[in-house]
Amino acid sequence: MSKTLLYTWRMNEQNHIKIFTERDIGEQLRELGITPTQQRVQIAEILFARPQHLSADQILAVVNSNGPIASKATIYNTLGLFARKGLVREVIVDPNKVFYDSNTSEHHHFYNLDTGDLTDIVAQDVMITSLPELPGNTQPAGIDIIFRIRENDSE
Amino acid sequence: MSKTLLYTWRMNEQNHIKIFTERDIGEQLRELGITPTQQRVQIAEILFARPQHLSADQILAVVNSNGPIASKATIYNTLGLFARKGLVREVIVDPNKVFYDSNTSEHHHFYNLDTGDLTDIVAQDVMITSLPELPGNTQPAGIDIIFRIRENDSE
DNA sequence: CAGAGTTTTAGACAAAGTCTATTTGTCCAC
DNA sequence: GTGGACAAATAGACTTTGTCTAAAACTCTG
Repeated sequence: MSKTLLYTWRMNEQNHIKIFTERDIGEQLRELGITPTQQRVQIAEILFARPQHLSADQILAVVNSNGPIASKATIYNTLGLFARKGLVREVIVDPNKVFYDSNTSEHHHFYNLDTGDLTDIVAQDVMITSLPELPGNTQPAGIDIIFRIRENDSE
Repeated sequence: MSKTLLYTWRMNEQNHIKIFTERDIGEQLRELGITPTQQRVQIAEILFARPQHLSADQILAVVNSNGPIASKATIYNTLGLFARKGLVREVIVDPNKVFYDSNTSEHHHFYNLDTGDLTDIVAQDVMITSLPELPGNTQPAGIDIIFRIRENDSE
């Protein structure tokens, strides 16, 4: 089974983004077993334009900015589907909304508590050298590392 | 009003809990600049009975299990206050509710996606040997490391 | 191009959390 | 103790994020 993504990015040491692969969205969706409807392609186009963190709300607004294309239910259905298929990663940092990260390569996040900004940290910048033992009868499903930060008080 | 105690814990290398300090709740709250009202003391008693992760909802249910003592608004106000004062730690792992962790010593979490269970990992079991540079004009406010796990499929 | 299965839709619904105006409680001076 | 100023609690309306439902619209295959 093909596991290639619509776009795959990589960040270099300067934290710059490199486009790694680029292919037809509809074709790619189909390879993942996702019927490429108009709504799904549009949502994918928005998400995969660049590596970014968007909430369902923001995607809904963008996708319908030039006339109604997708309903709220479709946005949620599609994001859930993309997440299950590994196209996007759900980032849970804000107590009242989920962000969908179009960068699925291994990385972590800064979350600015004052501004709400979510920014990437390349995985290489965080070295975990010791891992805890998993509770009995469980398997790993992912690690989230969130560095919560605040604006400096000016002095 | 009963003289109940506020506990502080520490975990050793075997992941065992040690009671660290034990003092009158009202007195302790007052030292933190928190007026010890009946509601706040009751909520503190529930939270600090042992190290645990409770949602606002659960606390509301427990606190009012023997007659109405605190309203929903008070629960949220109090938990927010306790969090700002450093008495509890907000744990954001579940997209639709915040957990309040009565263990504020440095540690991380397993989050079982299948059962919703949240369990502690002693800080010593996770060694971070490389830290990213903070974005300009920000200061650290905490690190959350969440190991998402799943139940093994029986085979 | 017909029929079956999928997807989308509007809008009702649910749950977590916030807000507001009013009442109640706390604390300090006397 | 009592009065009064301020702090905290309350019920319930409200907001926001997300889910559900039943009907309509699509997509695909033969």
